Amino acid sequence: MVPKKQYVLERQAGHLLRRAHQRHSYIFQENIGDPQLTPLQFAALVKLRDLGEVSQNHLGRLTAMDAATMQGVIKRLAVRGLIDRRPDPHDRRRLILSLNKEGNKLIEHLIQYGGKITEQTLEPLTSNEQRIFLDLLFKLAQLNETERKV
Amino acid sequence: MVPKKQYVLERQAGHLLRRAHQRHSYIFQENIGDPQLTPLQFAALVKLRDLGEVSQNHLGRLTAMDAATMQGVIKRLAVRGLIDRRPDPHDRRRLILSLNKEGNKLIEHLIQYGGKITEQTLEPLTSNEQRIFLDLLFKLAQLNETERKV
DNA sequence: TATAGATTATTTGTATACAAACAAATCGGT
DNA sequence: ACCGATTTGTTTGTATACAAATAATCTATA
Repeated sequence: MVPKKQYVLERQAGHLLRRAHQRHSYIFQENIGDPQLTPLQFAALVKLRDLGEVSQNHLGRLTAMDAATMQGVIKRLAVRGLIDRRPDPHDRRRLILSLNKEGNKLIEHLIQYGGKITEQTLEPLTSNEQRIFLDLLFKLAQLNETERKV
Repeated sequence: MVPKKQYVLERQAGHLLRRAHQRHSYIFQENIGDPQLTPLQFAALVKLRDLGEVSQNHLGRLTAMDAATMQGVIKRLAVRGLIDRRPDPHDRRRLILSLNKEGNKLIEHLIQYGGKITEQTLEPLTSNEQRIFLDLLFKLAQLNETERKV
């Protein structure tokens, strides 16, 4: 007798990636300490803190957001008064983004929770498993040109 | 000299999970063979194929979708004429879902690509690494009650 | 240098994701 | 049998995600 069910949803990489990401989002929301701040907004603030000034599209590539998504994320950060936007004098297509005083203060305060969120996300694994997992996950997060023409 | 940048976005579990999931979504879309069908719609069809008849909420739990998301996914599958919806005579709150002839034909045809999508998603890893990765990812996809009160 | 092609930012439209609030129905304990 | 608590499905509102189209600008090259 041949069982019909060879494709088990609960064992598929995509389904598990989605659920693990859901769990992480929940942990993020519970621990970031600012109910308004989302993971993407946090990522954008972190990168701006690292780099000082970046164009909107460039920041999008660094944080893995497409232009349309970036549009919304940046708009909300600007409305909240956390970042400044000014046109690039050398390239009038570009919008140069940077943290203002408020944004800088906020991210300096919240960045401590970032590490804790990663810790708690990986908590079900031993420290050795965590190292292995991040290693393998890192490989799966890279998109090569053969499969994605960008 | 103490470097300021201890929190590296590219090493955080959440960021990598998000990017790996993005890459998977792209692979899904390129290989599922039906440009209209999304990963969630596919997951719902697979589960209905496995189980025959399920209530909407129950299917949501099986596929890790909350009630509001499920609402939209099921509506679109019904509009496309792939599933039937009928009230449960024993519990008038419930909506019983099932594949109709169209939906059954479609999923029987497309399910072969599901396995290929998982294969291609994991392709950057050796088969041994794939086994380890799925194992660890499975652990991270489980949400326990202490962190999520559901 | 003229212009075809590429890049940047924006807008629109569809599809998740999920919190919150709601009505209808069911369940559990007294 | 009653009634408070729970469950199911729906709706609304905000925030990703991304394709596709567009306007403005810049780049490369013939």
